Amino acid sequence: MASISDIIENFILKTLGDSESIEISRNDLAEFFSCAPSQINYVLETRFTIDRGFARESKRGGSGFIKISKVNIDDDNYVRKLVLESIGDELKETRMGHILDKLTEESILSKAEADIVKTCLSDDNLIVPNLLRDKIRAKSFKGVLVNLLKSGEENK
Amino acid sequence: MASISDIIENFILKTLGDSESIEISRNDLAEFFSCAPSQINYVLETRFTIDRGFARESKRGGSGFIKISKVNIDDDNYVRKLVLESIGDELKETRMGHILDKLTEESILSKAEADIVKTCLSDDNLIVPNLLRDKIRAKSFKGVLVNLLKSGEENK
DNA sequence: GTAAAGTTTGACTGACTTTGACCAAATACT
DNA sequence: AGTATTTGGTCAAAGTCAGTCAAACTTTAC
Repeated sequence: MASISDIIENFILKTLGDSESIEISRNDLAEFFSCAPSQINYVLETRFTIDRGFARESKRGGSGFIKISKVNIDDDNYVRKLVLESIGDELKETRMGHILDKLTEESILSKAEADIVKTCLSDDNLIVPNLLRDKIRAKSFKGVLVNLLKSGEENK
Repeated sequence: MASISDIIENFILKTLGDSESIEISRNDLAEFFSCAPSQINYVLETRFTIDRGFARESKRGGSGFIKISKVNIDDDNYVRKLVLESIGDELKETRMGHILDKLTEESILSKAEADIVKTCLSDDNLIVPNLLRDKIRAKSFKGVLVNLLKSGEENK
C-alpha cells in the first residue's frame, strides 16, 4: 500500500508535469491531504532532492510559497561536480541509487548500465563492514563516472 | 511431515502463481500463520533463493513490503553455469576480465556494460585486503549475472 | 543413540513514516 | 517603527515495518 508520502510525491510530480517548476503552499497541501505540514517537508526532503534532480526554494510569511524546480544539467558539469565535490569519500547505497536514476533519466547511462552499477555496489554484495562499504562504493562509483567523462571526451 | 515453513512456502508459491512477482507484508503473513515474523525470513532465505530462481527486494517502515520475483535460471546455460558452479566464492580480476570479454563477444553484454563492471570491481577500486577483494568480486559479479538472467526474462 | 541438519522463536536492530511542539522569517496592519 | 499574523523550517518522539542473529527445539542420517 502506498504511504501518504508516496501519494503526495505523486501528486506533486503530476502537478509538475512538463513544467520547469511549480510553486505550492505548504499549508494548503497539508490541509488537502489532511496531514501535518511538516509531512510536506518530509516528502520534499526525501523525494525532491538534488540527487533526484530537483531544487527547492521557499519564502515564509504572508504569501509565502515553496518552489520546486527541475535541475537541468549540462551533462559533463553534473558528472564532474559529482566526482569532484558532491560525493566525497563515502556514499550510501540509497544515494547512489538516486544519482543513477538521474543519470538514466538524462540518458547519460542506460538503465541496464545503471542496474549493473547498482548490483555491483549494493550493500548486499559488498560484504565488508558498513563504513568501509560506503568508502568502497564512493571510490568505485567515482571510477565509473570518471570513465564516463573520458569516453564522452573520445566522442568529440 | 509438512513444517510451517513448507506450508508458508507453498502459500507463497500459490500466491505467486503465474505472476512475475508479488509483494507481501511480513507481519501480515506471520500473523496469518501465527508464527514469528522472522520465520518468514527463514522461509525466504531457504526457499526463495537465487539458486531456486527467485530474487527478493524489501522496504522497511510504514507501508513496507517484501517483493519476490522470479528469475529464470534455466534459460541461458552459460551464464547459469557461471553463477551456480564455475565462479565459486572467489574471483580474481583477470579471470573476471576474461569472462566479461566472453560475454561481450557473445553479445550478452555490451562493451560499455562490461567496462562498467570492470571498473566497479577492479583491484584498484576495491580498497580492502586481497582475499576479501576476490570474495566481494565473486559475490558482486554473480549478482550482475543473475540480474542479467532476470532482465532477460522480462523481455519475452 | 548421537551428531548434523533443519526449523522455530524472540530479543534486538535498522529503516522509513507520521505527528506535533516549538522556532524563524516575511508580510500586513496599525 | 512596532506588533500581530501568516507563512515555512526544524527536530525529536512515537509509530510501523523488515532484517539479523543466536538459542532452543525437532527431525533426519548414520
